[in-house]
Amino acid sequence: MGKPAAEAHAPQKGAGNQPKTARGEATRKAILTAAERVIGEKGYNDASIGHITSEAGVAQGTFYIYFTTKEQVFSELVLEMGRLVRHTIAEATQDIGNRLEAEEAGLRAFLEFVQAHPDLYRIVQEALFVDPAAYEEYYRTFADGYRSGLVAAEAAGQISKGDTETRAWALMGIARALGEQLVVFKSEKPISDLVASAYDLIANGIKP
Amino acid sequence: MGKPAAEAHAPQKGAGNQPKTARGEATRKAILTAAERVIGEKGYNDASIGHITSEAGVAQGTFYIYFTTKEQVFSELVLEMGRLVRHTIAEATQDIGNRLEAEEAGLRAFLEFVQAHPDLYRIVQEALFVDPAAYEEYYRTFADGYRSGLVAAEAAGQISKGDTETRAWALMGIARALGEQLVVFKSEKPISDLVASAYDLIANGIKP
DNA sequence: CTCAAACATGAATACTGATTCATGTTTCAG
DNA sequence: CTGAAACATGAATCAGTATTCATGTTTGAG
Repeated sequence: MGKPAAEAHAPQKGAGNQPKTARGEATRKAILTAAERVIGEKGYNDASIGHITSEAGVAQGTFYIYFTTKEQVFSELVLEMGRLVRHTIAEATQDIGNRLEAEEAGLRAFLEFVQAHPDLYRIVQEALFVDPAAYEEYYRTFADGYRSGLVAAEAAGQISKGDTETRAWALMGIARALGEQLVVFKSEKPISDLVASAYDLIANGIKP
Repeated sequence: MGKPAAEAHAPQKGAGNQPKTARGEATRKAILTAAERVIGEKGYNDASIGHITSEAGVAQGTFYIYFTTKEQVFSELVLEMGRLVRHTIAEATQDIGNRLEAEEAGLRAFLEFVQAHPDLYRIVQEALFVDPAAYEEYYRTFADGYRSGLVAAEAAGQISKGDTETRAWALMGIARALGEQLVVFKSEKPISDLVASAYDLIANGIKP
């Protein structure tokens, strides 16, 4: 689909015009960063192009040199966020052989990430309305990775047998809820406490 | 213009003008119902007053007889949703003495409700951006009820001891994630399967 | 019946904000 | 150096749409 035969040097994925000089590179990144801050804070609809460009320190028209649409920056941010989160968690759990421990470390890494990037968290949430496809991809990709981890752990006898797909979604739901605690409800509870309590629940359940 | 010393009989909570005849009552409800459908489907911003009123079969101006603002209908829907969900779950778990069983029944009731009202589900999600206060109240109220249930169960020895607050949020997170499965990701998996898997996780954890 | 209050209408208002464009300025390959 | 491609500008366009209002119509208490 898309891209007729026009573009000799096919540009990046869904990106607008890609910059071709160092200056352009810098400007594009400035706009993207500003968009993250502004959209994260005000939400998609109240974040005007004017707000974004003024935050980025460029003129309004400059926006359209690098992005074709307001929606497009948004999508790009969601994608970026997905890559970043997955990378962060993968990194944090890489060397852990035991799934339960990995679960704990992954949750901690996720919560720390969320606390460090509250804007990105809200952006992903809003994607459900602004760019449903990006939202779906975000969660599906995440869930797929999660599930395959559980399948392996199940085979290795590191966790009990169960419906890995539903488990994956449920565990993601826990992480998300605790992340929301932190960012949206501004809980004072330290991350380590949240992780400890959640880990106990995940590992042992609540049956007496 | 304006209302001089008019309002002798203070109107309802945050509501716009309350109807005073049967006809008005019906019209107001028609608009509210239409708003639920339209906003649920198109999202807050793409749902125009024109869309809503035409779906309700009334003129555009009629909207402002019963609501002062577009945002106000939205808030009302979120509040309504909250009451409805809590009521539904309370009803479903009323006669269950054992907390674990109640957990299972409550989750099932929630998922069935969500499946029956997919629009309302999306509306609550969007409230995070459109009406953060309503969003917070929705989840806080829910969480408070949840937590006090867990506290009682803990005291009665029906569940193991643990951090009830974090548990409450985590369990809500599970319910929410599975609800999203149903409504957003259109999972084919029957509710009873979801409930069974989630229950097993909640009760026993995943430790082998 | 009757008329004031309720209710309903839909065209007009008012404003916001995304996107475009004609016009400069900067960069860098040759 | 130099000129064409990149980059930047910000005022103007253009469309959508929330809200208001002047004008009817309906209802129900008395």
